[in-house]
Amino acid sequence: MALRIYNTLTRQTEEFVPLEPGKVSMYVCGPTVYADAHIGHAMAAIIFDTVRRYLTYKGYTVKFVTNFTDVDDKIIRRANEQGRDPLELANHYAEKYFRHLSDLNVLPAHVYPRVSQEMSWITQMISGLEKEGFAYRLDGDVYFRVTKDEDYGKLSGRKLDEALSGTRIEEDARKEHPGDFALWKGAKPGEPAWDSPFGPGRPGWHIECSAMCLHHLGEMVDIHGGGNDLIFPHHENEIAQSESYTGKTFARYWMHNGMLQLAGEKMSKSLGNLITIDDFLKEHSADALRLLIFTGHYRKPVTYSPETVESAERSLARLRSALRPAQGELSTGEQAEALRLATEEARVAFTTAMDDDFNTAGGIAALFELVRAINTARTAGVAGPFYAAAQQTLRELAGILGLTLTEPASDAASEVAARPFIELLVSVRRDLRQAKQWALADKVRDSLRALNIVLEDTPDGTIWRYEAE
RNA sequence: GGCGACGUAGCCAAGUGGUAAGGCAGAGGUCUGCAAAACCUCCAUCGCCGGUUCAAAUCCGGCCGUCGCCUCCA
Repeated sequence: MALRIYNTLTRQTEEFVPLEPGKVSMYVCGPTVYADAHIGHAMAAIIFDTVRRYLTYKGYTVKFVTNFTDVDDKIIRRANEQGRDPLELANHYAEKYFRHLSDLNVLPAHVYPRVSQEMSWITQMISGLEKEGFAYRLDGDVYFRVTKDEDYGKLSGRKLDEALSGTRIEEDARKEHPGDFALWKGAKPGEPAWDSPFGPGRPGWHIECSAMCLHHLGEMVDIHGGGNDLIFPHHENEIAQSESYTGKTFARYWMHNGMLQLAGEKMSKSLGNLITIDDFLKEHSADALRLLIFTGHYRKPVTYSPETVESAERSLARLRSALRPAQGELSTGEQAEALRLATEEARVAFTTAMDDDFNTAGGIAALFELVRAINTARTAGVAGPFYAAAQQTLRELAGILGLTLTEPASDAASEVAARPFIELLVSVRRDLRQAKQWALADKVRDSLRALNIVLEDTPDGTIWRYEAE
């Protein structure tokens, strides 16, 4: 079954054919590191992580590159406000972001280039563009000449003359065309600067990704991704620079994720309506965020609210329910056969959905069908290889979505310390139940429930877990 | 003003021509000492109007509404 991907460039869903059979190069625009990352950043990271995981599942060897923007106006401003060195500040938040990625179960990229370490590639590219007439100097700056690029606007669907009217761009009369954008910004006092053939300064925003892509993945990449708020101007300008420089198609498939919506609005730094990754992970698991995101489609906005998060948490508990140990001893027979079939069907349904432009919602539906089949089989006493295989398939497919399906870690020191006492109470309650002291037994259970500890009596004894109300 | 997306049950959400996946919540039931969990059953005609078609949530037109980009942004 062939994978199909929606390509922003052509505005259609196309069969995925990589440049080189069996290999995929992927570049995803990373964050500007000047503040704590929020769950919108997490969403982008999670989505492209799963794109990468699914491509790997399909048998491709994926090279995945994502950058940090560590030279930028906002970083410089923030650093000046705090009396810090801009690169030190950027490094601080980049390191923090690495921890977030790990917490969110995002697989590490093969390369994490940073602007500050790619200067020679950037200046080399600007020089090349200037030589071919795609760039011009202006008072220490260098600008890209959009009128020289005949298909400028092809990604975002804008035309140069239309782009002029009604925009909020502050027109810089010095520029040849209002759409011209900075490739290099001449140094100003108090700003970090690097030497270049155009004088001291720093790169414009867009050139970095073009240069890093070129450096680490070559002149053409299979997939270039990012949030849909980057389509214009960032990705449009990347295309302009890269294709003017190399004369080749920059990226074959442009993928853009939708925005996380908080109270009906895009979550963003400038709106100030953000929930940081730290904040989220204090209350919820990474699995919950992933499930919340993948319940919808990656290109559409995702509704984030206390209700949708809670719904995701409960759905997760249901997925985990299928991973409980077998209870019987039936390894063959009608029930075991039914489970074997359901396992096969779940895999087919999952991959069919994912092949259709990463229809994760459909994939998750397949997971729930498998959960039901496993739980039914367990109740019927099925055990053995088919039971294990069904659970393993569930783990594997959920793993493509980056779901761990592990119980929320309760590694807080206080909770760890409480364990022996909880075990003791559970043990005492078992004795009470054997003595049919129901009132007392129920009092223990209810009291523990009030402390966020849930008890369940099963045929194999009582199990307990932490579960916030 | 320009470009674009979306509007499916109480909530989230898939489906893009043949009479509506899945999850959460809710109702009833099985199981249980009682619960919990699990399992079974029930719960929508798809924003509004008009058109095309044997047949539309799915195509076309209009309207209403929400959102994104056009400025830094995942």
